[in-house]
Amino acid sequence: MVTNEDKNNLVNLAYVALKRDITEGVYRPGDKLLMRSLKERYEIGSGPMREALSRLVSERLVTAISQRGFRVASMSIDELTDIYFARAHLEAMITELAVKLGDESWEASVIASAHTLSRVTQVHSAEDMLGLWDARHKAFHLAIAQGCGSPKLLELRLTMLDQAERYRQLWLRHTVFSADALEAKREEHRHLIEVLLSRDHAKARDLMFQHMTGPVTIISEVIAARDLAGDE
Amino acid sequence: MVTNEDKNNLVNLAYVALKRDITEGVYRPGDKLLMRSLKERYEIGSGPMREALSRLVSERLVTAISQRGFRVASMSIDELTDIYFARAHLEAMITELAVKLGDESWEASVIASAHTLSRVTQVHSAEDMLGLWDARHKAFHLAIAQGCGSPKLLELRLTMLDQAERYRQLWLRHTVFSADALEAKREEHRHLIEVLLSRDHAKARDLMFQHMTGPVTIISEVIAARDLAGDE
DNA sequence: TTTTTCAAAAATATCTACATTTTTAGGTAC
DNA sequence: GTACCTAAAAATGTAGATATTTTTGAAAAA
Repeated sequence: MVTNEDKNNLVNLAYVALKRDITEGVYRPGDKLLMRSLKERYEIGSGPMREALSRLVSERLVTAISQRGFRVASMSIDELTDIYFARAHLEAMITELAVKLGDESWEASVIASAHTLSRVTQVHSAEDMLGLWDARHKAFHLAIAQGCGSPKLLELRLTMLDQAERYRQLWLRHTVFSADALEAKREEHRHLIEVLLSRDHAKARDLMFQHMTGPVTIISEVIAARDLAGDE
Repeated sequence: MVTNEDKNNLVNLAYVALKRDITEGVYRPGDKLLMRSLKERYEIGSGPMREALSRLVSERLVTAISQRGFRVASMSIDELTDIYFARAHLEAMITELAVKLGDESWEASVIASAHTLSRVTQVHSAEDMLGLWDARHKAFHLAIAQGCGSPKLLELRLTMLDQAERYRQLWLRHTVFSADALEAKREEHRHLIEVLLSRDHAKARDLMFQHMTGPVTIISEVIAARDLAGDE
């Protein structure tokens, strides 16, 4: 049987669609999410719609105030800084564990995903290229993290990745569409792999921390320029 | 105005009540959560009830399978080990940051909450004593963690604490009701504070890691003895 | 006899339509 | 401008309709 284990219900469809709409900016930070228009857009009743919203609340992408409905969570430089601080420390810790505990097959999968990432070229349209690079970049970092061997740590890592997603999108365009920035990332990745394979866990930890905090400056500038930081 | 900001709706009441029922063992690991009986017990319709369940799913206390309803999440030695492994590493990392970044008021609040904890005595009933010690013990560790200064890291910490809660309950009775175990914990806490105040972050980190992994052995034994680990 | 198959019935989960409650907006008097 | 009342809009909740899964029991096969 190849059918999906579960998740074939309207709630999940609405959840996925709304999540994408929020991270892609169809709904912007601070926007009111009116039940009437959500019902129409996602073709679903209020009950299931509330359930989908409720999930996004627990992922911090939506905020809820009792009797006053739902809003897209605001964005701010403060939150950006905190998310990336937490994420960098977490990822650095996981990397240290991976270097200490990862076996040969871990090394192999890191190298394989790095190779796959390096082969993303301009053959596709710009937008496709962006999506492909993003997916493979995520896969590369996941491969590294999986060396830690702890499902719960990987889960925590994913919740932080989700929360960073809207900020990451701002950085992504800035990086992928700049030949210089892209080459700089390539070099960082090469260096990272070298240190990982050398099994120097302290150095790997520090390097990953740096790698993760790098984007903060760029993202701050974009937020300031576009005035995405909501004034509530 | 001192009224609650929000959360005065049926969904939240059912959520809180069911969460307590699960962590207190009214519903046991693996139990089917029948919509009909939940509706009756919490006096609520299926829509809101689903929403409450959905929140518990995102906290990993309940599992959902599409079209087949909800169950209390199972417990296992494997999960225990992983949760405590992840939690210990996270808490150790946060402690290291707290020692590096915490200011004088942080030191003061750590000492204050340690004092409050040390004054829990047998004047109350055994069950009250358990609850009081648990609350103050949690407050003590929270005071330490808050020194890290990152709301997101504290949030991650809380999600792990929630996931550990059912396992912690097993350890709690074992510890609070044993004079020896309680005295050992007191000694660990004294030592911990000493190291925190000495600002030796590496030592503080290691000590916190140890402090967090200690309970695993005891809890494993209790699970094995009571056969709480579901055979799925 | 025991096991397997299968269809109907029962139980359960999911969703919609509508009723109720609360908040927001608009207008009027002070 | 502020306070207050009323009408409209919106959120929340219930009851019941629909769809899916599980159980039951009888017939067929081993």
